[in-house]
Amino acid sequence: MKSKITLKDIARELEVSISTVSKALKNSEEIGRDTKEKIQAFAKLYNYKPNNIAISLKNKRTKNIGVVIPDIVHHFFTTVIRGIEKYANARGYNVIVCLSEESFDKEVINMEMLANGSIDGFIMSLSSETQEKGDYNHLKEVTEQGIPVVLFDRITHEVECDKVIIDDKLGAYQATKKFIDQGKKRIALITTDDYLSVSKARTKGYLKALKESPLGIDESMILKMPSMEMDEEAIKTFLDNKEPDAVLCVNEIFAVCGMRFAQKKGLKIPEDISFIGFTDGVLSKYANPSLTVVAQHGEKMGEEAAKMLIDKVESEAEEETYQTKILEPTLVIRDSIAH
Amino acid sequence: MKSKITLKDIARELEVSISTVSKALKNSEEIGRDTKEKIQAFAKLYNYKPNNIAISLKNKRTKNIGVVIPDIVHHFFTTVIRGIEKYANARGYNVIVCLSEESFDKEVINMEMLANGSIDGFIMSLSSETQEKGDYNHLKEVTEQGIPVVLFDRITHEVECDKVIIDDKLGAYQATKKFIDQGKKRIALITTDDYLSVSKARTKGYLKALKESPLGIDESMILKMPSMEMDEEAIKTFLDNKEPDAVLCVNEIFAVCGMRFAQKKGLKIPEDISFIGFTDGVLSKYANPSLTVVAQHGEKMGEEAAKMLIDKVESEAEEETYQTKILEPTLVIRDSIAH
DNA sequence: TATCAACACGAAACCGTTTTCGTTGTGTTT
DNA sequence: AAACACAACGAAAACGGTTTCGTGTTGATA
Repeated sequence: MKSKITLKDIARELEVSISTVSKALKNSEEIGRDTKEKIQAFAKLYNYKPNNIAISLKNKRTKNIGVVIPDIVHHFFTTVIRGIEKYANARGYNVIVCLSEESFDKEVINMEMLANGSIDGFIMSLSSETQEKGDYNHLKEVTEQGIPVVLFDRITHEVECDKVIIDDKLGAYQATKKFIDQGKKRIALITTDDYLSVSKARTKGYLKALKESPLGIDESMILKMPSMEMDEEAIKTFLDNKEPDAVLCVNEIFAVCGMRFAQKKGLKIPEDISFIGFTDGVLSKYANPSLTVVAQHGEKMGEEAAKMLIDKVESEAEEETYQTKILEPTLVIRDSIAH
Repeated sequence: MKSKITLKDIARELEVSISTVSKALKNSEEIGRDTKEKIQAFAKLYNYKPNNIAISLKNKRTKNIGVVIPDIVHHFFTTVIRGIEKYANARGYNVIVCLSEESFDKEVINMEMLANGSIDGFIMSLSSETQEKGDYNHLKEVTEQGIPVVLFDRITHEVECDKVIIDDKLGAYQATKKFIDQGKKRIALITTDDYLSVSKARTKGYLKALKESPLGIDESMILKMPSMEMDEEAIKTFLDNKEPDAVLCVNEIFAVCGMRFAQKKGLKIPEDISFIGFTDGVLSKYANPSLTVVAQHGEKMGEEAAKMLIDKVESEAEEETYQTKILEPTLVIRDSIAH
């Protein structure tokens, strides 16, 4: 077990000073040709690599970015992480992932853990508990310390920082409009409670499209699921009672469940009843019939967030100017609607 | 923007030495009551938190663990990460995630990035390219430096380190046996090329079960997909030609695709043709019919891996003793087989 | 020959901790 | 009064780098 070689080791071995070694390895003009070559050769031979921690301590940059998300076993978050990781890696950054598991306390603890020097900035999506609670002091504290934060998807406007979201309202609007244009009359919405910023926005888009149409709004056609957990019964009775001919769902799972019940009742998809979900995940792709969805472009979102964050981290200027990037969703047409 | 307060700041402000502050904050007996109280109060007031980087440099422990996996947009890996993260977090560790994207080079680069002080140990699953190539020098170098490594799922026996796998062979054996017991006669296997250690093991289990049965082995009932990418046509023609009455698939996607083609041909699942897949993901759960799978218990695997790693990291002893933990898979019975 | 610039290198501070090993001042013991 | 124990604190080294600012040597210049 040959443990890592340091500048000091090289200096001792070659009988020069530490500073000379340091400079030689950075190819400084200050050091003579012979000495440089000797040192560089030696360093290569012993596979010298500078210690990241020491460098971090010196220039107060870790080249790590902290990602705090509610859950990782969700296709959307997963794609976002991938986008972040790819982009960050290309710029020499590592990604530290922390899971809040939809818990406010865990979110706070995770941020505190990372905020003491471990990372240069945060990318995060709020836990449902945080959004419900409306307490964003942990975010404010961090930004006040000068640590940049980029919020994505589940955001709040109460914190001044960069944000990147998709236009959820527009996505829902377009999907609903699609139904209307196809002549659907009883268009339902299956969503979660309003505390999730995204569900709220999607509901708005749904309502807007209906309001603009001759159909108008029927609040009873909206099913609000109390939690993120699946409650199959609720969906079943809702479909039985309301008999919609088109259903917009705020995620894949609601949609796939809905389709299953519809099929069990003998309804034909998309003729008798059409479905559109959110999130372009595996479920939509391999569902039977395959599910039309509003794609959120998670990977793109991750890239954008990472870009915004790293740009801010690396800009010396302390501009107090923040932007919100709004990505356009796109409708991915599959067999759960007519086409 | 009040930037972080340091020991030095407190010392200056309270006109004591840095060492006194440090000791006072650790409640050292060395420091007098009054002084301690004064310092602790001041620290709390200004929300002092020690700088992680400095501490890492001092005691050569980062409390970070590096996770290098081929892909994150796969349910199995995702659950493993969750298991790792939960366990590691509970023990005060953070998780740095790097994606190799099935590329040997990326795997090497990622490991080098992290091996220079950023982490205390690695948890990883090999990229397909690495397994194909059979080059494990990057792993050996790291272990020789004294950095502990835990391999999971996609492992190699050429590197001496802790490992945690599920008994893939057993899983496939049990699944195949299930088919045999149910009176299936034409049992097919859809797998990937053998370079993936897991596919190899699963194929072995499948073959073993058949060999032990009166049915015997028919190599032509095995479809080897050349890559991880879906090739729907290959599956379709395979099913058309071989007309199996039971299909074991090494992942969810192959199985769901298979089921779809079978249904299109008018076959009834599970009566005419049964399916079993690997990986207990969303796809299996919400497929129609829901898919029976060999569950790999990714989260458990992640926990085990994290436990093994952290135990090793925190044990002073330089025991050169490594263990391989083998988790038992379980068959999750759903509607794609008779029951 | 005295002066000076350029060259090549080293000393030391610094980043923020921890920790060892003094060094005081006080009170107790004989 | 001398010796000593002990409590309370500080100085400084160490972790592994980077960087500023010398400093000694050389050769060229006046």
